[in-house]
Amino acid sequence: MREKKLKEETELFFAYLRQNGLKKTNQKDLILEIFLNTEGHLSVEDLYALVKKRDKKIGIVTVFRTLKSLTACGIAREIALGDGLTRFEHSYHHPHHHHIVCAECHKVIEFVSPELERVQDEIVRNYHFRPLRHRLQIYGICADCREHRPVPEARGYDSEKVFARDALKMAMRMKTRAIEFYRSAAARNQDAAGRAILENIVKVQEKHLADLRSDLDDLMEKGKGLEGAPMFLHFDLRELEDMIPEASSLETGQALKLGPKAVLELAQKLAQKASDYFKNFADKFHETQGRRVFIRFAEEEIGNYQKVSARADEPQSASHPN
Amino acid sequence: MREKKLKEETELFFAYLRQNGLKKTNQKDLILEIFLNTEGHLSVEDLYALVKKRDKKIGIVTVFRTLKSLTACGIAREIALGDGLTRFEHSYHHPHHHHIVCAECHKVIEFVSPELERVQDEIVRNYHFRPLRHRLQIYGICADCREHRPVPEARGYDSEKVFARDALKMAMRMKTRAIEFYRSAAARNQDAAGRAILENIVKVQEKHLADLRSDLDDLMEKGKGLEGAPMFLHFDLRELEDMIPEASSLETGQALKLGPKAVLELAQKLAQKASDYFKNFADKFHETQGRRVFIRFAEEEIGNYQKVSARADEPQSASHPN
DNA sequence: ATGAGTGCAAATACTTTGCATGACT
DNA sequence: AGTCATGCAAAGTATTTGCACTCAT
Repeated sequence: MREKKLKEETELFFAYLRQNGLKKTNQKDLILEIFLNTEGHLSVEDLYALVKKRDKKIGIVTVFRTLKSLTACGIAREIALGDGLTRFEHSYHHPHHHHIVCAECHKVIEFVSPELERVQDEIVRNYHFRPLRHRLQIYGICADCREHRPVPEARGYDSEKVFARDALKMAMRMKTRAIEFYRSAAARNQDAAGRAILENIVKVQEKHLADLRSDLDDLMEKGKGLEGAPMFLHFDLRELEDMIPEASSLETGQALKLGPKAVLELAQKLAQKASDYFKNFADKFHETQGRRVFIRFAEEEIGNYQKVSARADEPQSASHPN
Repeated sequence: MREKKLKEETELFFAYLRQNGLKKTNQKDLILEIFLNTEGHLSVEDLYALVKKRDKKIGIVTVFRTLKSLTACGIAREIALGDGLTRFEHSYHHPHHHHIVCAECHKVIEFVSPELERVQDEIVRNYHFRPLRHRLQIYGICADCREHRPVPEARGYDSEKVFARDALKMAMRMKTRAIEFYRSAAARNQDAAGRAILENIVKVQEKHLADLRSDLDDLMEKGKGLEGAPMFLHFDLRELEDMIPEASSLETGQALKLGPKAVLELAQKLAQKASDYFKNFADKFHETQGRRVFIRFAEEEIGNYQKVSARADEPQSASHPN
């Protein structure tokens, strides 16, 4: 897994060198290797120190020059955390994000917030700018420092995996809410045929939720230490809640009576909404594991609806199949 | 006006010097004066060039040192716009804000967005950080550059005044929406006494709107060139719209019948909501003209309600007073 | 008169450039 | 063989510090 990724990035670098008539050297190889195997936010000096351990006679200028190439081909990304040093972080398959820096212990939290991006986009458009890029740094005091707890040793997480973890968690939360909605709607529905479809939807959704959970378990299994990683994808629960209504909102004073057609329409609308939402989410990110989670989820939502809809078209008797 | 502000800032600087056992010199005076009279985002070199015009033998070190003092006492604020230079902008009575920078012509738009701040606050809290400060820089291409229009000469606006202008505009927009709401509610209301109160509310609100407009006119009169200044306070219309409902939402299928008591309750709720919203807004800013607009508006909302409410308590016949 | 302020030059910190030598294709 | 890369030293940029002299309190 890790090896595969390293290889991909190495390939990318060599391709970049080839395309620009640049030469492959041991120094570049070593600098790339050490950069890729070190998570976190390295200054040139930091990386130089690490590189020097393996090759005493390498010069810091070469580190500067190599980092410039790595930035140009998208493997590294320059960041400024406010201490006057240019720092570098992994860029390849690592989504754009922002930083919260503890002013005391200099711990750095990385996060991405689609809501924040949305608000920014609106503002930029309002001023008739075409947005190119943006940077947000937030400085604060972390809970550990505030409570005078010992500062935990800095850990670099694989943000690719953390992002995938959070994407799965987000999908699961949406699924859980949808299940609650359909279950409650089924219980309230006075129309027997409509109720049967709602119950079928609940089953399909539960299967989907179980699949998501098993994906998450696999991921956590493979990526040891992932449990400790802070949330990377900051998702706004209110957006989810807005998307899937309370089942009680279906009732308009009278008893709920949703026939098969109404139920299918409702289910299609919700599936489409969720699918669009996740597709839109995916568009915000470049090729990453988290993005793939979103795309798959969007497709599965539509697939789930089709399953339910196909089943509803079967003869009425088919309420206990197989 | 301008002189008064300059004097205030000068006083503040001298007080700072006194309190720190530092000495007043011609060089410091000159640097302060030129800084205060120059809007925009000055680098040390920029300011040095301006200062040198007036005093050939001043040294750049003195500019560095004086800017440090000005920053310490809150007259100047360091900013980084991504070009590697430390730039300085006015800080005294100038609210915290963010920057949108055109990557082509380097035009800078300053803006503040309460919604953005809210989202950020939520995120920071979510990671258990106590927020200290944050910086957001957005890079993009401005409309002028995109359409290959000549770049208008850079203009420095007095952001204190621009902020006040936008605060007034925001208040007026809210007021306009409220008037629409009450007018429409009056037209729909079948209850005569309730309608009379609604009509009175409309009158009071129209008076308030006229006052706001006259404040805005005064401001624009005094601050020539303010028309051209881009919006500084970026307010989200949806928040306003959420706050004041559509009058049609009052109807629940049947004809609208709101008695005096119901109308007063409604008016009080809305006035309180608007007042709280603006108070909360004001809390986000340090002592500025814009902040005072918010506070005054918040108080006037409550005052308006009291006027309406007192009037409603008069004998019923009092529908054509004086 | 005391002590901070000033302006010069020198130092510092980070980064880039020039150049002779060495390494890749 | 030719060209790019490397590592050294040197230069560059933004800012700070040391110091002798000046000026404000």
